[in-house]
Amino acid sequence: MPGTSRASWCPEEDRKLKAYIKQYGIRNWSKMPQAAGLTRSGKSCRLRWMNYLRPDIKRGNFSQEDQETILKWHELLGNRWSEIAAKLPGRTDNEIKNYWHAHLKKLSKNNSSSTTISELVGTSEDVEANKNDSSGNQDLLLCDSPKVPNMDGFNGIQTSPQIYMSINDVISSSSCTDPPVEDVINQYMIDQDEIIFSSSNASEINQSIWEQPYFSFEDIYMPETDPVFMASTTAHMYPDVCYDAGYDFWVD
DNA sequence: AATGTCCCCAACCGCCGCAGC
DNA sequence: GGCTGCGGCGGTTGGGGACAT
Repeated sequence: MPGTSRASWCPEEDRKLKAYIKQYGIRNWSKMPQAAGLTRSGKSCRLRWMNYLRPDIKRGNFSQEDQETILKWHELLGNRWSEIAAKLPGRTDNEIKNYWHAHLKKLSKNNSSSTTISELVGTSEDVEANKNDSSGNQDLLLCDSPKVPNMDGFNGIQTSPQIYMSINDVISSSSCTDPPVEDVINQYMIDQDEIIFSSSNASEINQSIWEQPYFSFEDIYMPETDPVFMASTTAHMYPDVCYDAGYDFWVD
């Protein structure tokens, strides 16, 4: 039944959603599916965008630092995943929630002792050793992410074949000129249709970006007027990303 | 090779807060 | 103040891959 399918999103649906958001921006999730030619609910479209298609999503495994951050903030905040996600740039609340239930919940239970979080999480060498543990105890595989096996030291950022382009190429036509951004970001790494960051210290870059003051999306990107939305409502865009009219890589 | 079980993750559901009328 | 619609959040679950038998 349209709008209620639990089936996974197919590449064509992703393409339609990305193309629509690229062209018109985000204004009204409930009307977007029809306008974009999708048979999903508005909530489903929003979730797909927020948790998967957003260009600043950091995919891949969690570093030891990430795990310690999650454990620390969960101890302070409880199951307020969105607030915990705010402490981990590029991570979604859904991803953190899943990771918590899959990997960290048991650690948290054990954390009632005087053992430090670092000791519970273990060193990277411990994790590697655990990967090779023939006992098959997957509870020990804290950093394992079999779907992204080649991390090449990028601390959780995918490193499959990429096209490199200068950050200036991406934001040159925008008014996103806050100096710290350009000072810190060396270049984007574009992996097919998603954009990720590259640097000798990727986490530092992401942190820097997310610490930038919010700026109006309309300052840097002027989506076309979608006939479905005749009313000139204020574009409600994701504020942390420098959008650019030349984001052709959003679309296959 | 076939089958069963476990586990992870993407997706959905229900609730709540907020804004507009 | 009440109603309605929307977006956001946390809890839950179905699908499918990995692994064991």
